[in-house]
Amino acid sequence: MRLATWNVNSVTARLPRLLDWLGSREPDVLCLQEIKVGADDFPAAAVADLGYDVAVHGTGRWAGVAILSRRPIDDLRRGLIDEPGFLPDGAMFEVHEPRAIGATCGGVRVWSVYVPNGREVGHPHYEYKLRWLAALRATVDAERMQSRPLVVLGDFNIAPTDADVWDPNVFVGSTHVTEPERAALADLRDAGLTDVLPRAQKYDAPYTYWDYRQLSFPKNRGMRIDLVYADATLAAAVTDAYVDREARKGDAPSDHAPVVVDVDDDALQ
DNA sequence: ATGCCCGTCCGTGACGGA
Repeated sequence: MRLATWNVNSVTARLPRLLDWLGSREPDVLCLQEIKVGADDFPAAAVADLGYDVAVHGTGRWAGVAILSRRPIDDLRRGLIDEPGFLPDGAMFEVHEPRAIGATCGGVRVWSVYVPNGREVGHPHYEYKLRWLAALRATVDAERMQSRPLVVLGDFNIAPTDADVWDPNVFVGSTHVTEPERAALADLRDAGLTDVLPRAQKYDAPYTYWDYRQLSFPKNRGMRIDLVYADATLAAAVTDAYVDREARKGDAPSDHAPVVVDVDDDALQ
């Protein structure tokens, strides 16, 4: 079974590349983030032509997550358990953003997550990020009681260690590398999940994101923020994991590359 | 070469992204 996660930065803008990628890599399950469309505008027919069923949690302009699966999708859940909302500047009510969707695909419990960015340390969005991560931990705890194997894939917007950013000095005082954010990842590992580390390819560090600006990709000024957190059953069944850097090349790429994880089905039984 | 931000919106700049 091949699992993958990809922040596509608009499924509309990325559709030709997405379809090419599905055709060539043929994942069984693909978690998408930042689809930036509502469910009605998701190109479900186009991916159905390639054999994929789709579950969408999206509201339009911002964020949005989805799961594409060639295996049957069951027990769909949109949003986390006790999910916090965010109060935008000047708004009167909290907004529940579409950032998490869970489904059982061919017997594997899969979550596609897009963790809030945080913007700046101390910003309300940063506090929201930490609350959201606590709700993710609680959701994982609740689901592990009844569903395994279980795996959370997505854009976590956290670099787990200093080795996961191209220059730690550049990120001092920034979001994505702070102790509370990394502690939230440690919490997920305490909950029984393992960070499935992609193997190194061209470079030692398997980055998944490179800014569009300033030749970041050719210079490999990247970050590893797209993660695969697997429970013990699934982690033990992993036969390969890598970042598909090819998908970051050429015309009109996302600023993120997909992470691909191959799993031995027999080891899941 | 992988090449010097991109995507969205009743929108032509502001905002979010990380």
